[in-house]
Amino acid sequence: MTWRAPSDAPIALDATLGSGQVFHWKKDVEGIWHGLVGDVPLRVRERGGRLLAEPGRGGLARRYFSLDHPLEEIYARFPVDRASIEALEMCRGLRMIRQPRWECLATFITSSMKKVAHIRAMSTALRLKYGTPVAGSDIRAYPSPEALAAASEQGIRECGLGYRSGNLLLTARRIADGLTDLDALAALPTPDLRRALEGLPGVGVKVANCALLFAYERLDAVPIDVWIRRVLLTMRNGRSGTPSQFARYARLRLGPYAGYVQQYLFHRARTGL
DNA sequence: CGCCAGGGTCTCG
DNA sequence: CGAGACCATGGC
Repeated sequence: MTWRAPSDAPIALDATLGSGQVFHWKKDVEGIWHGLVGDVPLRVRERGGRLLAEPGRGGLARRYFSLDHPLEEIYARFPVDRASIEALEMCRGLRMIRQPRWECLATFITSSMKKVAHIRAMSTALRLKYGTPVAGSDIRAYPSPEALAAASEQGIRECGLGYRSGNLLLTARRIADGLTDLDALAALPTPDLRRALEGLPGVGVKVANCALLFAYERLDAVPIDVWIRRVLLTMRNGRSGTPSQFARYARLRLGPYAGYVQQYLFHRARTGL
């Protein structure tokens, strides 16, 4: 099997798949990453700072890993404070992943007050219990809104979701019933899209920003979790404030690709130093 | 045992 | 709008 590079664009694959954007990819002993894009199995690896994909999957991989994003232009707009510079040096090549919209929104509804390892465990349990098998992969597809809408809250709770179970169920029902169309929302300008997302159960400011950044290509959206809040607190020399003040500070300070900067800062903060 | 985790919602000023 | 209480779970 000859693997091909779908693009000459550089990528840091381990950082990209290990930075808390997606929670279902696994790296084997040979360094090959196994995952799914929706219900399509994909295997990729990195060589010489470039992405290699299986034959016939180049286009899918190029889009999923956003190899079209202009990293050099993004880096030219990076802030020049100490934390951002160190994050860029540590994470150079990290790319935002273009995620399926429901899968992204649902996993971040389950993410509140949970560690990354727990989010992965809940995602795995939900896929096992409610997802459909995928030929050629040992990972099941993320359960559809319809599959979860047909489940019981207790059944979902048994996947370890705790109080998040009700919110996931309610939002799944709203989408399965056709009251909200996540794909149609993509046509909206960001402020309207944000409002629509925040109207869904379990979706507040932070989760909406995750969906905006990871599933709607709004690269200026900045999810502010406890890690990023600490980073911003240091940038502000310890000066605290309200959530809206931190959001405003991040928007002004992190620039036009604030979402990208945020992801680099998050990965640096979480993986040490 | 206490503490923390990619928070949201509701209530009360 | 802002602050506080409450909401489950699991690892350390």
